Amino acid sequence: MAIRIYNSLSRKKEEFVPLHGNRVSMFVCGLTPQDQTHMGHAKTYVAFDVVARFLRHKGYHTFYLQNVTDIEDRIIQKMKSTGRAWNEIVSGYFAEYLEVMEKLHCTSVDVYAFATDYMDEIIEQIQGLIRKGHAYVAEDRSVYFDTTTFAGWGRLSGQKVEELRPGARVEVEERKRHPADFVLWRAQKPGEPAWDSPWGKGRPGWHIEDTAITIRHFGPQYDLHGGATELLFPHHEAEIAQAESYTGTSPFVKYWMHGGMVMVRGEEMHKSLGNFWPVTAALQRYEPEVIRFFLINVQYRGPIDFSPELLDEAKRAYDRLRETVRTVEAERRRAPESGPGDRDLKVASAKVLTDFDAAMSDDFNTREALAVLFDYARVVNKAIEVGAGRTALEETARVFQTIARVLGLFEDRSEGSTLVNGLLDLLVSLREDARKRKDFAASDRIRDALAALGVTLEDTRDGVRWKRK
RNA sequence: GCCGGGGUGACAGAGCGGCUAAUGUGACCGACUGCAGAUCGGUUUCCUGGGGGUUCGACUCCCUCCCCCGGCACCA
Repeated sequence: MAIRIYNSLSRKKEEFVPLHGNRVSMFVCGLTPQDQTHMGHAKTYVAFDVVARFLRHKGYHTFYLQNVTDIEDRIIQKMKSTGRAWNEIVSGYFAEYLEVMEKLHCTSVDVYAFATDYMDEIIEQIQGLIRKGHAYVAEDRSVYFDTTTFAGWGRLSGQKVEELRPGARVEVEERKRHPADFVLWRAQKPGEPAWDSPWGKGRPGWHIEDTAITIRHFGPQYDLHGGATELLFPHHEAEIAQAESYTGTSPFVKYWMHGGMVMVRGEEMHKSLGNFWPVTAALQRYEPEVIRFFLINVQYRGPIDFSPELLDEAKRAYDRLRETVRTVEAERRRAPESGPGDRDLKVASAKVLTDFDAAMSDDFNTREALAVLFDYARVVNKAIEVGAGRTALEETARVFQTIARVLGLFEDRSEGSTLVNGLLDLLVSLREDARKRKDFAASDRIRDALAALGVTLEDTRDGVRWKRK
C-alpha cells in the first residue's frame, strides 16, 4: 500500500513518492545539547524513529540525518552560568541524549551532524546568499537574511508578513532592516566562542546549519523533513528561504512533517513552569518500552498529555501485548504440531500485517496500528486457550517480530543471572510441592515474598510461570 | 489580531458520507483457579462542543459561534 503523509506544506495528506526511486533522504531537526533530554525530545525522536523504521520496512532505502546544534545562544548562557566550556556542555548532554535514545530504541539515525563540523559549508552558503543579494552585513559584522528578497516567505506557515506581530515573544534586534530578517552569522561578543569568517569572528545563526548540513549530504532537494510543530515558524520557514535562495531549486523539501507537543496537565512542558520531565526521571519510574509505547499510542501529529497516571495506564495496556508475545514464545516451543485453534489463528495472522500496513501507511498512524495489534492479541490468546499448534504459533511469532521491528517494541528481555534464575526455579518447585500437599499457607508465603521482591508467579494450566516487574 | 492543530463514552484515543462509532485503561458480572494472576466471554443506559446548511442520509462536507493547545521572528 502506498504511504500517505500529511504534508505541512500543502496541509493535506499526499501520497509519498520519493524524489529518486526508492531512495529516501530524511532529515529531522535535532536538539541543542544544553540541558537534560526531556519527554518532548523523546516524543519527537521516537515518532521519527518509527517513520524511518516503517520506510525501511516498506523497502525504501532510507538515509536518516539529524543535526546537533552544538553552538547556540543557550549554550553560551549555560557557559556563563556554569563556567564550563561550550564543548564540554555539549558533549555531556549529548552523551546523555544518546543514552536515552538507545534505551528508547531510537536506533534509526544514520548520521548525527554537528553544526560546527560544517563551518565551511555554512560560510560558503552565507557568502552565496550575500552574492545573490539575499543577505546583508550589519554594522556589527553580523549577517542577516533579507526576507523581503524571498517571495516564498510565509508559504510553509501560511503567514503573511504584515499579519505577524514583531516582538510577540522575542525582542526584535534593532540591527535588522526588517523584523522578519534573521541572523545567518552572529558577530562575536567578548568571551564567546567564535570561528573565523570573511566578516570577522563569530558563529552561525540557528537556521543556517540545517541547510548547510542537508545540502552537503542530500544536495539542493530532499524528501522528508521532520520536527516538532513549534519549529514550523520561523525555523523551517527560514530553512526554505535560505536554501531556495541559495540553490535556486524549489521545493527544497518535498514533504514537511510536524509532530505534536508533550503537554503536562494542558500546559506546555517547560522548565520555568516547574513541570519539566527529563527522560531520566521518567526512566526511574517506568521501563523504556513503556515510555516508548506511551509515546506512540497517539498519532504523531497530536499532542500528548504527560502524567504519571497516563503512564501507569500505558504500562497496563503494554503489559497486555507483551504478555501475549511472551505466551506465544513459551507455547511455540512445546505445542503439538497442530491444534483446534489453528484455523482462526491462521486467518488472523494472514490479515494482521495487511491491516498493520494500512494503518501505518495512513500517515504513520501508530495508534491505529496498535489497535490492530490488540485485536490480533485477543485472537492469539483465544487460540492458545483452545489449543494452538506449533506451525501456527511460529507464524504468529514471526508476525510479532515483524511488527516489533517497525514499532521498536518487545525488544527488552529481563534476564537475570544463572544464580537468580536457579534460585527462582527452586522456590517455584518448592511451592509446587506445597501446593500438591494443599499446604496453601506455605505456597502463598513463597508467592507473596517473591511478589514483594518484584517477581510475579502465575499458575497456568501448563505449570508455573514467573516474571519480573 | 493573524496562522496552524484540536473538541468523540468514567478516562485515554482512532475512524469514516450509510455498516454494532475502533482499541486500550478503569468498573461490574461470569468462566478458569485452592486463592490470586494471566486469559477468555459479557456488561458499562446509542459518547461525536453549540447553532445553521448541503444530502435520501452528517461524527465525517460547508458556514458560523464558543472553548482548548501551539506559533507569531534564537523551543523537540
